[in-house]
Amino acid sequence: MDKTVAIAKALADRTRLRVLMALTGGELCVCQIVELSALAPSTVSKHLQLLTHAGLLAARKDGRWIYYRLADKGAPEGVRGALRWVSKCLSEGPEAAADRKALEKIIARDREALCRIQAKR
Amino acid sequence: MDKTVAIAKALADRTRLRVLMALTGGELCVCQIVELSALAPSTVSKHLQLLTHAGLLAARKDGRWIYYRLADKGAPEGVRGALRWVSKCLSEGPEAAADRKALEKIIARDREALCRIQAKR
DNA sequence: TTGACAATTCGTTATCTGGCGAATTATAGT
DNA sequence: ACTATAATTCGCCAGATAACGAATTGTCAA
Repeated sequence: MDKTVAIAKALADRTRLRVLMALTGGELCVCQIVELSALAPSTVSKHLQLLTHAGLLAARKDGRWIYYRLADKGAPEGVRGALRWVSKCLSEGPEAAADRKALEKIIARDREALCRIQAKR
Repeated sequence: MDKTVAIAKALADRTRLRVLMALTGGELCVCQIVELSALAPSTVSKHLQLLTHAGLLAARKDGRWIYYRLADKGAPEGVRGALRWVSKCLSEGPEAAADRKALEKIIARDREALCRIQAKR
């Protein structure tokens, strides 16, 4: 029950849902998620921690960069089901389409350039 | 997207998940839900409003009593999917079993007696 | 080893949320 | 009509949460 509540709480935020949808296209670096969300890095980090603790995300460290991805097949059924639900609900919506488009441009850019921009804020 | 966030927020609370699980056995009167949750009627009412506005519940009025039930087949897929997820996650757990047992006794009791008890608090 | 820098953690603030009791609304029975 | 009462709405309070900037951590490259 606690697990289920934690998952539901993790889903109960617009920003976090957007992050989950963004990650359906594959793993992303934190700075890319920061750029997409237009929030402070510290804020994004907190969201990512929350999603990770709920079991919805996994992280991979590559040097100074950390990549997040959706929980994979090995995850508990509750987690997988939640991710399926989110995907089903949001994949068709206009917001998801806009984010996909924005993400394309972000991915095309250099990660280092992204971080430099973010550091200036 | 707003709909999806509203649904997720509605699920992001222990009490509300318990209510949803309780209603998988069929409709219940408010006073029965109050008894199960052991919360103040006003608090329960707020939870029921929130769940209803998210589309997860429907209400039926019968005289002074109001019965709540889970959203039916006609509900949007997002709602149906959420209810399936909750059911799948919680139906096997010990908390759900305990609530089922408690509900049996509550349903066996007279509704009027329940309300009289609750009024005294 | 030192400097740069991606990301996280910490500390603070404003807002949201869950809880209660009191007041209100609506319905049944007298 | 009047009273009792099931449920909701209102007003309030305590605790949770989302946001930020500053300080910290850990890693790469001079």
